[in-house]
Amino acid sequence: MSVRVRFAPSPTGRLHIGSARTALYNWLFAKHEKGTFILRIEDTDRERSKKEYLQTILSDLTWLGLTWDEGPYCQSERLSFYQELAQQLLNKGNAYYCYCTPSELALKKEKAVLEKKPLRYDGSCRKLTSTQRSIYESEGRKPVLRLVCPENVHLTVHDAIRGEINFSTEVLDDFIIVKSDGFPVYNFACAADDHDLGITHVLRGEEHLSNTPRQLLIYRVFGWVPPIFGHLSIILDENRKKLSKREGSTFLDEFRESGFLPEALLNFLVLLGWASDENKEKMSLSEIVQKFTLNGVTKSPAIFDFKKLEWMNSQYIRELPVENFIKLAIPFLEKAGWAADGALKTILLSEDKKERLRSLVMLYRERVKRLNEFPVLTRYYFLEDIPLEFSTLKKWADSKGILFFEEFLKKIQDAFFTPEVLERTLRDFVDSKGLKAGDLIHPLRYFLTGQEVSPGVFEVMAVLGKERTLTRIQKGVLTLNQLKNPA
RNA sequence: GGCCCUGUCGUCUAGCGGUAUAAGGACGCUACCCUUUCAAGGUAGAGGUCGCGGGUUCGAAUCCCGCCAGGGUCACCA
Repeated sequence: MSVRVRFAPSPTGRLHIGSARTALYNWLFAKHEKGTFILRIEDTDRERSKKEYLQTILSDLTWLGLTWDEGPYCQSERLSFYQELAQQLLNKGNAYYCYCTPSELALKKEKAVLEKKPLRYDGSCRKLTSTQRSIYESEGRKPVLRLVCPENVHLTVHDAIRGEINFSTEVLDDFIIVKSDGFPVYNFACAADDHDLGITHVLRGEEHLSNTPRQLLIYRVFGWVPPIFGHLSIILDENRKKLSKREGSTFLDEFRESGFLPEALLNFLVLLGWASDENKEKMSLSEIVQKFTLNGVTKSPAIFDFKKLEWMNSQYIRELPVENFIKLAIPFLEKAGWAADGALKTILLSEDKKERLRSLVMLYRERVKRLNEFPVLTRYYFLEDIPLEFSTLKKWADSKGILFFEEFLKKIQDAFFTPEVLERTLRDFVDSKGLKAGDLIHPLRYFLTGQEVSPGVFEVMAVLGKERTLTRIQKGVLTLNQLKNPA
């Protein structure tokens, strides 16, 4: 039988990084087994489900490249299917209407807590007479449907990752399967759909493990064969808590916006709870597909290591062909506001300027861990006006090198602007003056970039071009002189 | 609190009763080299009493039991 797996998010929020990993594992398993990856939308919560969220989830999955072979199936469009099943249970006496209101339930729960009894529904509506029911109906109460929970039944989950896990129905109660608004509850809809869609393997987060006996009960009353389950460990934050909103980036769109590449994110994510046979780490997606098996999936929870993600991302960034890098960087440059006046467009239109941009990219491709760092590091290239701070300039106010800049300027005026020529020129020059290269290089770097760290200055000069290099040096010297002799 | 899951360097992990340095790799960290700063690269290194305590065995991180710790879950949310 061919493998059929599903990813079943609920559109009550943006795509969480943990959900993305669940989607990835399902997708990988499907691809590895040459099976089918199905997308199902669990939108049975009418209050919280939002169309916008569905949109972001779909676009995030697409961005990641985790495309689905079937679906998306929306549970809200399958209401009659669940109703039909509910009716069957009603007819067989496996389910019953319950008229208890939420406040009544809350009261019962309070009492149970006080008496230190387990928090189980007491089953008071199980044996309702028809007259009692019509009284409730006339009061306008909308009933829910509850499943009759059998006494003392042993349920075992055959988990592909954790082995056999045993539960007893003792800990369960007559849980609700249809809400008063007629919508099915998660455990009911999920089991019904998994069966109906012919799902063979359910890979999901560990937080669903304790739901599984309830779903098993559904399979039982219908006489269905349950799928194979596999519960993935939870992703924890640095405090060993389930990764939460507070902990910085947790939603996929945030990773996208801060310049992570989907391939890098996927590669990092798969390592969070899975290792290949050879324990190899950096792998292409197709390589991962080829190696991915459920055997390699880990049971223990994993802490999200942002630093390692950044490292992984830097590995992928440096492999990016220059053209791709430019294409991917454009949105970040625009967002930084440095392409607002169409400057970027002119750069890309002019072959000469584009060539410069390519050189720039080559200088930064292996210095950048996230794409969004690129605009801030290269602002001196895209903007004409580079502010120079007095506090920084002060460092060179009394240095010897500063006295020779005018002369150095003349030297490079006629120089061919390549890194090699520029370096030769500068080194010859400092030798003749008895200076150290650094005496010129350090202030030079600051004049040109407004930063104290940058790629090699000679490369920077070349990429800026003669004109801009000369004016910035002049401006730097001028500003420094103002500092020394305030008017 | 009940039920359930998990427990190997700071982090992700390899390891599935026994071959060569008495636990290997990756990220991170430290030092040095390269060097005009940074990044990259190179070299070296620190970091683990395999949660703890009992067993079983000639032999245990690996099997069994107990304990402890962390996490998950107990909704007309999924």
